Amino acid sequence: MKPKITLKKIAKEFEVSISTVSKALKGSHEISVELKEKIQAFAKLYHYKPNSIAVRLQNQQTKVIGVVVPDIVHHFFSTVIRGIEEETNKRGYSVMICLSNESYEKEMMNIEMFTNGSVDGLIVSISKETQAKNDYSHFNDLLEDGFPLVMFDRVNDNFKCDKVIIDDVGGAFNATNHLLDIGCKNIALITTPRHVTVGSLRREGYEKAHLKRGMSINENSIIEINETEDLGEQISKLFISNPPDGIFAVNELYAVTAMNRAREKGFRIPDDISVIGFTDGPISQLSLPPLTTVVQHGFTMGKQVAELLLNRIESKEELEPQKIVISTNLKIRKSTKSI
Amino acid sequence: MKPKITLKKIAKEFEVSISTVSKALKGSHEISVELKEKIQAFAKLYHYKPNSIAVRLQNQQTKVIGVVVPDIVHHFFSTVIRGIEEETNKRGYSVMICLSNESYEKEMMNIEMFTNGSVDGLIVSISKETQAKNDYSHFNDLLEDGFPLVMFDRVNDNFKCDKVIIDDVGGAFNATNHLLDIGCKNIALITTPRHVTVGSLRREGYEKAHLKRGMSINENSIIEINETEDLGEQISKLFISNPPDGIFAVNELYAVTAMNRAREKGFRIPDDISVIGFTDGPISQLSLPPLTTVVQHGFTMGKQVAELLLNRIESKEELEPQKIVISTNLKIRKSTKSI
DNA sequence: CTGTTAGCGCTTTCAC
DNA sequence: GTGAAAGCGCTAACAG
Repeated sequence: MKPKITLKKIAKEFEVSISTVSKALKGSHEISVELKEKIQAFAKLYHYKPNSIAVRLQNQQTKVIGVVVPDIVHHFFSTVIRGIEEETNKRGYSVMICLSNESYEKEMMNIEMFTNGSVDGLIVSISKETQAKNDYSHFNDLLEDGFPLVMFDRVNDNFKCDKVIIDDVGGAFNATNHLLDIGCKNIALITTPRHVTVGSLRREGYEKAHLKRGMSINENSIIEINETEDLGEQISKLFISNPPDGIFAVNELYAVTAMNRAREKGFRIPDDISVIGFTDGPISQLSLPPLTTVVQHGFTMGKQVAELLLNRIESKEELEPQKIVISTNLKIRKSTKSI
Repeated sequence: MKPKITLKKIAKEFEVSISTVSKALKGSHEISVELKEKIQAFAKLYHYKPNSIAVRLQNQQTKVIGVVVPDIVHHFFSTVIRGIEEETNKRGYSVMICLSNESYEKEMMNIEMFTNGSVDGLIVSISKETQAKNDYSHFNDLLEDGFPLVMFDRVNDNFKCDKVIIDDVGGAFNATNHLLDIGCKNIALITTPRHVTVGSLRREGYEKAHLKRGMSINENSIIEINETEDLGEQISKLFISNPPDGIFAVNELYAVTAMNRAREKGFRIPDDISVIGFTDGPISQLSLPPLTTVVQHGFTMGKQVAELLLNRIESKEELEPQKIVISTNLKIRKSTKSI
């Protein structure tokens, strides 16, 4: 690669000082038109661009924000990131993304790396391993230093930092309620282990909807998916005895797998079993039948997250931490009976 | 946010020089044990971290690589990015991602931004708009300066830079060939407009497979999808007169939509029509029936891309541009008849 | 053992 | 009109 062209080199070329070149390139009126034109032409010819690292060192800000997410091959997260990108770009920032791969170790390293001055602020969604370990010590320094931080979706309530979450309880409540409305008597819940916060929140909504109608929860209708084992087989157990007439699954994958397994067992969707998922991804629309689902508005969420962070970064005073809840809505497709 | 702690401040605190502090924190044996311990304890207490911007300015490298992709809400691209992340992290680099959103303008701005010293090298997959305009002038400066650049998937053959591509022709050939093998006589192709390189390459493979058997191509069996119009309706036209007994679609979405539409028209999959898609995403496995598809190995691709780039960055000499072709394989599921 | 100095590329203030 | 100098935070060669 060719050595980069710098102000210094241009200055030497024209036998003027560095500051003259700097001013000339900025079009300053202090410099003679003639010299300005010559310098600008030369700079263009050699593709001069001010070294952003030097500029950043100068004004002590990077105009970059860091994002640490568990995964990117996941429709919800990539949608949120799109929202973050859009908003940050609009306000003159760039985005640096690191993946934790659901690993505590990688999450810690990513955060460590980001907070050495690489970025002006940080957006994090916590990894599953971190949630399982319940160890958040790697955030302590950030919090003590008042480093601009926004958490989204998978958050920890004990932190005083900005948070943006989906109304998981409400979404699950609405979904379950809808199943109840269309006449389901035995609604199964397919969810994650309890330590995954979104899973337990959605379970809460599911329970609430039952409670509100004075219905009790049948623990046998709830399956917690163990991700290390085969998904289909775990779900199949639902249909062995006392099969449900409604299923609420905490994500698309579980929902569609449940539909497919149910159909294998001879159940018709939605005639015998109505199914609702969470997260409106590509699978929902293309599944057979198209899946009724709780829409999460990831893009909106991303924009909100970015807005919160940038406001904090650019604010003079210390801001009080905020918590924003993004509400969901139920997108009714063909996997649920109509009333 | 609290002001960042610097060597200078620590130096003042202990009334020693900056370099003493620097050495102490590095554990240099030049410094007395006593002083080292005091300084290190102090630094830890105040969360001192060397400012990476200053370090980067110093050694003239950022240890960051930039990635410009059209989209991230797309299983293939996010898989590739995962591969890139994995490989670069392993070698001590971080990744900065920008989205072009399939826009020429944004692509140009992203590249412009990245080449101001923010990153040591660049990975790009070209946007659709750029391909349509066929204007690649925003890469000229990079190429002239010998800036480390690797293109993947959507590449331009006229550039002399490293490239990693999928064997689109071969994959499409195999897919079409398989349909022919199982007895299909009239194979429809659902593809993109010609300017999308991967689309036209896959068409080439489709044609090749026919030619090899001395079969001619029926232009009526080929539909080019116009993305601004309704997908389902465009595909439905296939089934009006002379319906196909095989379909090869250049992506998952087209394939699954075709299956769904075909079924609506009363065709059975795979008994009446066998269908093959391209890209092995989440949809393929969950569709009904599960889709036979050309597997792209995005993760492997990402690793290769990163490897190529890092080798170039770290190499002393000028390397000759390489072109790596990642071969595909056919994953046979239930959407195609068995022989 | 500790300090001085120069320099990375750039901006900005102040002299000339 | 042009240039000199300081400084952003850090490293490293060299001096004491």
